[in-house]
Amino acid sequence: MVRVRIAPSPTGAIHVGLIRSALYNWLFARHHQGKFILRIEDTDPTRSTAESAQAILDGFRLVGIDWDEGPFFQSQRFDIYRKYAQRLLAEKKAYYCYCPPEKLEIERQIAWQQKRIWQYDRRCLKLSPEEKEKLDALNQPKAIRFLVPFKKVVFEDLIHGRIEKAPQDIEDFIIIRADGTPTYNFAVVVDDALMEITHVIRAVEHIANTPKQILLYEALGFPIPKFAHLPLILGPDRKKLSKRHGALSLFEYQKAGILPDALINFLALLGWSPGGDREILTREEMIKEFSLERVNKSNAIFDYKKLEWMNSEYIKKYPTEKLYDLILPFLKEIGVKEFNPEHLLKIIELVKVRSRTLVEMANMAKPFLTDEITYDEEAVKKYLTDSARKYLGLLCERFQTLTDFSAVNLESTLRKLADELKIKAAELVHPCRVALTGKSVGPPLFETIELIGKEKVLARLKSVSLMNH
RNA sequence: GGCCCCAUCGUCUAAUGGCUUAGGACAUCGCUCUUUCAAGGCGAAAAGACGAGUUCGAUUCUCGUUGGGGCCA
Repeated sequence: MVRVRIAPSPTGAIHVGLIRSALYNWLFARHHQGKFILRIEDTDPTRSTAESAQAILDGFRLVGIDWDEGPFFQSQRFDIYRKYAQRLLAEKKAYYCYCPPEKLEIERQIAWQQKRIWQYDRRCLKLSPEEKEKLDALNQPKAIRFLVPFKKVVFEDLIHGRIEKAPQDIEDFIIIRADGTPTYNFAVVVDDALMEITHVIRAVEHIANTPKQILLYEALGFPIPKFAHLPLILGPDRKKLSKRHGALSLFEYQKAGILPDALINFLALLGWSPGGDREILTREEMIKEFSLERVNKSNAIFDYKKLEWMNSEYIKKYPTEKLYDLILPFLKEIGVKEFNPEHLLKIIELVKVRSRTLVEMANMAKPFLTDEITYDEEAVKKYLTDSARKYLGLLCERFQTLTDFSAVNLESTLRKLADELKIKAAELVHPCRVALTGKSVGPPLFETIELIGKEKVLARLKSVSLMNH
């Protein structure tokens, strides 16, 4: 039985890297009919917040990643870590270290500057019982350090293949800090073992920690899971994706009008591919096709343009009724308060094919729903010339006489006027669009006019034709 | 500083020891449809970091260099 997990730290916004890791674990679990476990790694009380933990749960729900067990909180499991640390202490596989971390850090810095190798020299292991008693009497803070056995560590990474670590490259590392909190490497091993995780699928930055963890599994007598290390997601500057790159939290994508389905599809393909030319995949297809063997080794740059394209594909594919529900918050955001549901459905139908995001869609729908038009300066300059405004005045008069305000009728009326004025239809069409929507681009004009409605159309044409430069 | 990981078009990627003029997608550019367009259709340009070796043959296997990334309470 496959058991995998995602173990985020609740220390800030939900990074797309986290979503991607969660997604791959989830796909792997679903593919193998295994269990997907959620564990919150909140061992650092100064940086972890309950809000952030809640945001992670909400975020996973938003993108449709569901978990079978948990959430478990590491902060509630400190006793468990201490118990296992005590066991290692009792078995002489670990020892107390009284060295102040700041002091060791300085030593390390100096060694680096002098280009010397620095490793902890086990000075506290050599302490006599009397010396320890003395330090304890002084209430000297003490951490617990793992006594690293001198042996080569080898493991078979499911993505990277065989990885080896020479014994001299692993120093005795801390497992419990002086304040009693466990370090990442220790807590993760105890938890993964106790939760019977079979496959540890996580970002490649943990590959260097894995040999240490394997040593801990062995020291604790736990079975060793399989490991798979995922490539990183980088920003456009090839640096690890971070806050500097602008939008990166899940909720920012949500605000930008990116659909969760599109984000998931995009992220699935960032580091994995089903083979062949397929790009748009349903979750069922992803689950069916997913395998760690097909995950890439190399880091991938996050391409927002491609995400937008994929989003537009999903918008086109979505039924209009579904988009109706999705666009409401975005309309509210830009001040559209009331509308007729039937009317809005028609507008969405017209506008969805050219919307890359829900934000774009809402903005494109706005001129249909309110009288608040934001005129694009360049479009006005280019199309609303003196002569064009004169023509629009004439067009307004013609439209006024129409009883059947339908696209077909509007088109023939406009063309007829163009003929009479001996100008190209385009010379009316472009100015008309700008007058009605404020933009030079948009859906087909005559449908647009019809859906904006006679009253609004006449008012806008009139006001533009009377406008002074 | 030590150790580890990675390397195909600008970006995401596919296939492969010869079948390959290295395939697709995004972005870019051109043409086309259209009243316009960020939509549709057609098309163009665009890649295996570098240097050795193994081999009849290497983008594919090995080593090195370079570059990038990561870890070290």
